[in-house]
Amino acid sequence: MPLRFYNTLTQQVQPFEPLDGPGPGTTVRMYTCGPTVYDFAHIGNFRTFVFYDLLRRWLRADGYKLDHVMNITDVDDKIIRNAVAQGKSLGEYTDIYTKAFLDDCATLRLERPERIARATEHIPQMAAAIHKLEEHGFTYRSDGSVYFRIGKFPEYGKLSHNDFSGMVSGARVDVDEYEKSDARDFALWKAPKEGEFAWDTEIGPGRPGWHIECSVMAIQYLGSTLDIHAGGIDLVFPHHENEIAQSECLTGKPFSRFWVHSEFLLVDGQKMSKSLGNFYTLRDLFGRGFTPESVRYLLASVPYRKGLNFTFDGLKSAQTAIERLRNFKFRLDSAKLPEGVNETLITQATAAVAEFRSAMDDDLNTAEALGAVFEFLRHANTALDAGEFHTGNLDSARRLLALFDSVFDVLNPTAQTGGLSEEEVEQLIAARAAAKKSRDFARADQIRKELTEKGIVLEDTKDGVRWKRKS
RNA sequence: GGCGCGGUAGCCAAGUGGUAAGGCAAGGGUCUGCAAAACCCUUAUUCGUCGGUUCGAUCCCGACCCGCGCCUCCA
Repeated sequence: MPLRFYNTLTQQVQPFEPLDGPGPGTTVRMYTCGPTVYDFAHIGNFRTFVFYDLLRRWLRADGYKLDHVMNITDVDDKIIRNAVAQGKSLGEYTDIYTKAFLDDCATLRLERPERIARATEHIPQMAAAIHKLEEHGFTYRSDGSVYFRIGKFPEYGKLSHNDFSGMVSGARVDVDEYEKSDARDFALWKAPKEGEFAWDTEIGPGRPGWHIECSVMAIQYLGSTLDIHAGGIDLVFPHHENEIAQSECLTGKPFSRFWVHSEFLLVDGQKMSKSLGNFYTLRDLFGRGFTPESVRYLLASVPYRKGLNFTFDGLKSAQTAIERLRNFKFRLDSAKLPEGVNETLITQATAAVAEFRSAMDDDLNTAEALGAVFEFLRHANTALDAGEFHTGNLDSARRLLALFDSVFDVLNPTAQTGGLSEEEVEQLIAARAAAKKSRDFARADQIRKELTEKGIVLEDTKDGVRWKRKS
């Protein structure tokens, strides 16, 4: 079965085929909605960003090349309000959170998109696009602001599968404190209010509405029709619906072939959001001693279209599962194996690789993919215990782990700063080994205790002493 | 009300018209100077409820109950 995704547009899982034809070798044009940098991102946000990362990695595993653009929204009402309140310029304010966001992404091992595009660096292009929409009669003005006239786009609602035809035109909702002639219309360009910051452009002074930046930057860098447009499920309406309206009126072409959306992360069964105040940032979790890998694993292990209920137990369980995988890798690297090959295990490893691939091809079913890995891990551990894992079984076992880690990327521990150096630890371990050999167990236990107190965990294995830093 | 997602063992979770993957936890065992760690084994006659279709349904159909999200800014 080929790679396939659930497409919000068609409400079906369908084979993925880019505009330029199926892979391998085809470049996939992908646009993902990034953060609004008015605060630290929380792990609910990162659920979606981890999803983008899985999408990237798996497209590449299937032989595709990538041209991936992600935006950073660095201008909106909240940003302006907060920047003014803190007496900072827009740039000074957003730089802080932009940098924090990019740092967090790196910590979570999220691959960097080919291009990260900031809204404020594309203001003239947005103005030009709005101007073009005005020329073609898709807009109207009100007090210097420009609105998109939804009535001009009959397909409006096709993504969110809402039927707007019954809505009464002219009903007024004054949510944005701007005058609209139809509740469904949305702002392309907002005129500055008294004393507000504004850009001077060919369509007059003001600032862009939220939706236009994505359309403009996506089309500028990726062309009129994207292969994949991704985002959190809450963006389906109105954000992505509006993007479609603007973009398709601008180019006359379908804006994206696939629309993929990640479900929410919940806390205590409720959406994690800043307005509810029930959110955690990565910094919060690291402060409680959790590792970046365990956060990454937890967010990746539940398939993206299923709501994920965040708990600390879940995080702990992720950490333990990672440890088990690392232990297995350690055994492969250190165990003394008999020569030869165990054909049964070769078959099992090959099957596990195939299962992993087919699970991921099936709309990124990470839970099923993990099942294949752990099942093989159990077979292999049993064989290792019985001395039936041979040197000839190493390659296939490592191939499976490599495939797993090319997606999950959790096997290598994040380097920790502080504490004993590796050399110091090795010296103490050697001293303990010597004490044990001369049956001075009191001394050996003393050294072990010292190490434990300094956060070093020792494991006596058949193949020598292994140590790791306690997380 | 409209649109959408989900209800599978203590928790997380996959899945198929033919009789329930996997992870964590728990219990048992192996190993070990002791310990820790590691590894192995065991754990759902049952898949929200009630009907229907079928030789047979957790998986198909209908009704209902419950949880969550979007419909206004939001990953």
